[in-house]
Amino acid sequence: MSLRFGILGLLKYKSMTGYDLQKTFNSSLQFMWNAKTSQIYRELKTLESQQLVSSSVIEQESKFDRKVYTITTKGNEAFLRWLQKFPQDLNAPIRDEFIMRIFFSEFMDDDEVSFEIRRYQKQQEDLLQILNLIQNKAELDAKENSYERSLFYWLLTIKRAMKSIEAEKEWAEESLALIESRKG
Amino acid sequence: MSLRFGILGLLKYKSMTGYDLQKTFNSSLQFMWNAKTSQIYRELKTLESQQLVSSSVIEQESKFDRKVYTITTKGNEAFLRWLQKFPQDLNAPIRDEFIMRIFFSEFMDDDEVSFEIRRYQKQQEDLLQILNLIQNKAELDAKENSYERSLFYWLLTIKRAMKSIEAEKEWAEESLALIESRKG
DNA sequence: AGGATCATGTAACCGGTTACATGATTAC
DNA sequence: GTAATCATGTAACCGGTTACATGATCCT
Repeated sequence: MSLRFGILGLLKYKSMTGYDLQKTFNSSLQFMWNAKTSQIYRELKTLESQQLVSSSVIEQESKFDRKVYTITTKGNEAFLRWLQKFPQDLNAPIRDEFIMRIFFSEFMDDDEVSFEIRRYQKQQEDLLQILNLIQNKAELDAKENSYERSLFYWLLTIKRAMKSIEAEKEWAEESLALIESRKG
Repeated sequence: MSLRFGILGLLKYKSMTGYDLQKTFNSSLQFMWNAKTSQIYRELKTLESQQLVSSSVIEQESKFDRKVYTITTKGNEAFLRWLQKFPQDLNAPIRDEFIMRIFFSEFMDDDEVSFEIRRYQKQQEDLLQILNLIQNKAELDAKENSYERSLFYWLLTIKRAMKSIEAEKEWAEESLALIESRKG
């Protein structure tokens, strides 16, 4: 139910093709929402049928056509109505396969568990690096296009992702130590 | 795809009814996986048709019947096969409506944003309290039923949830301060 | 020449959510 | 008496995933 509003929100900044939308999702909203290409195209079709977005085909010489989506007045209203009504329960539902596997790890060898936790730790470090790049890019982007006001909140969401990844890394480190010390 | 293995894993500890399974989910796996009652009953039916679990109706005098599910040998094998093959990518897909709304908060009044972040902070504190209760209960439970080995990993998963909630709380505190300081 | 990326989709499936339905038992 | 909890489900819908399909353009 929120994907549609993610799309509408991004289109408020700039009109885009489905392809661009997915790219933007992956470089800004990826730490809050995941979306597959197929889902975006389907959602755009629905949004257009409800007149929340409109599309126009842009012809380009030497390149093939692009179908650019623009948010409509009606779409803008729907977006703002959604934004101003936060749900009562603000906690995101969790579905984390990795931690469920850790929960059941008594049925595995400790060494294998350690191996997987180390792998997890590594992946978190990689994510941190990506987040750093995104943060730098966000700051540049905002200065160039004078998005100063939106930058503030964008940086808040990036900081949240970073903090949470730092916590995961710490947990991994401590858990590895605990597993090690339990051996003796 | 992981719900089925969550069910199988829990049934390894104890045979249960669908109702009990949901209760157990809510007091142990709730910070890793969410499941609705209807989904559990549907999944149990599927699991039974594949002979991964079996059911027997227990008649009770003065009470009505209970349909108790037990994991089969085949189910046990399937569970262990799943457990020993961790996916390459260990990151859980994120779908967090709250933080997406924060991302778009430039279109809201700062005071409203602060209000929602405070509400979020409060909800995180409530979760921490619940986690503390769960942790205490887990420790008691494990001692009574000699689950010592599974307790170790259970506590690891609880600690991870706590750490991540602490990080959220910190983020909320810092964000509120930033929003406040930006006013001047 | 060949691989990466741009670009736009469709179809089928599967898993999760919402709403509905029913009724017994227990604790206050 | 009545509200909460125990207990078991069904049906319809919706959103997300996987796999397929196609072809142009850009970079090396």
